Amino acid sequence: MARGAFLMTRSRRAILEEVARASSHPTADQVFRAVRRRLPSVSLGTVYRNLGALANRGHLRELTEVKGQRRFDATCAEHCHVVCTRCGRVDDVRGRPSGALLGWVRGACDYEIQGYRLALVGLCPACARRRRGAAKNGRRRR
Amino acid sequence: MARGAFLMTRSRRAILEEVARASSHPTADQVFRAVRRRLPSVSLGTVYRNLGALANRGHLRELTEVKGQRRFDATCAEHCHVVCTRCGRVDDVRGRPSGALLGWVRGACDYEIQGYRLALVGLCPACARRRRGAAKNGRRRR
DNA sequence: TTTTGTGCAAATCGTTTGCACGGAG
DNA sequence: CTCCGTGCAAACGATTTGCACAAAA
Repeated sequence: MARGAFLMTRSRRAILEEVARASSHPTADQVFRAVRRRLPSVSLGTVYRNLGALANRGHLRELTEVKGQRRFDATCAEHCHVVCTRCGRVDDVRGRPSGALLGWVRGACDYEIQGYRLALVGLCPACARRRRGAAKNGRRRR
Repeated sequence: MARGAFLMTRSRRAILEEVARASSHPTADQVFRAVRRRLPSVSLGTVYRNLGALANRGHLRELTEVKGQRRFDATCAEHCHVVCTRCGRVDDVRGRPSGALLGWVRGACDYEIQGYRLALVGLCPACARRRRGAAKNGRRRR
């Protein structure tokens, strides 16, 4: 899998820290901008390469639940995410579904099952509030 | 939401039929190639536009579980998918997880929950076989 | 020295869009 | 005449890659 040496360089450390510091799970570009504030010489290519490298060494997790842009998560332990359908925000969910789910998953089809991905979808508190406000102000669409 | 007329043109019908005929859930490009065999003048742009239009009129479903390329599904009824981690194949799963899952999902976080997306991941029968074969032939990697 | 990491710019890939035309109502 | 759908090619946004150089082992 992972071969050769793997130096924890300055940029790698910065990338790791910025992913961890970020409130929602940052895109590659957001990480790039954050890292740049500290190490102005770092290039976008390096950020992409290192996000990838850190992810497959297990220092980082890459989100699978959102399309369009890659997003990263400093929390590597098993957990699932909730995605806001309006603004795209992603948050961690504490706790897990009942173990029965895994049982069902294993027998559900003819694949050699390795696991499952569960994502919750809904409106984040901010968007829910915003939508309620808009509804009161005359049922505006969108 | 959807406004104006919506003619079921020749290309739209062909797109719909080709998505339905496809074995695994096709990408836009696969649909394009299939449609082209019947209507050689259809352009890629038209295929994209119509896949999108058909999807938000409810004639088609767009997969959310795979990154990189948009993929489509002619089966609009609720069901979940299983994704092969090796070849990217996606198949439908018959049956559903226990209703208890939905209960857990609703209370799992502070979002206004609208639902969940569950995808199974594993090796499709063909890849599983291939991997077992490779293991016997001297534990080749990849 | 040999490897590993990096900046930079160009290349790639999937997808979207602007524009002008064609055809149905 | 007015929409709607279409072909075509250009534009786009995110990501990847080739290359030459720097830094670490």
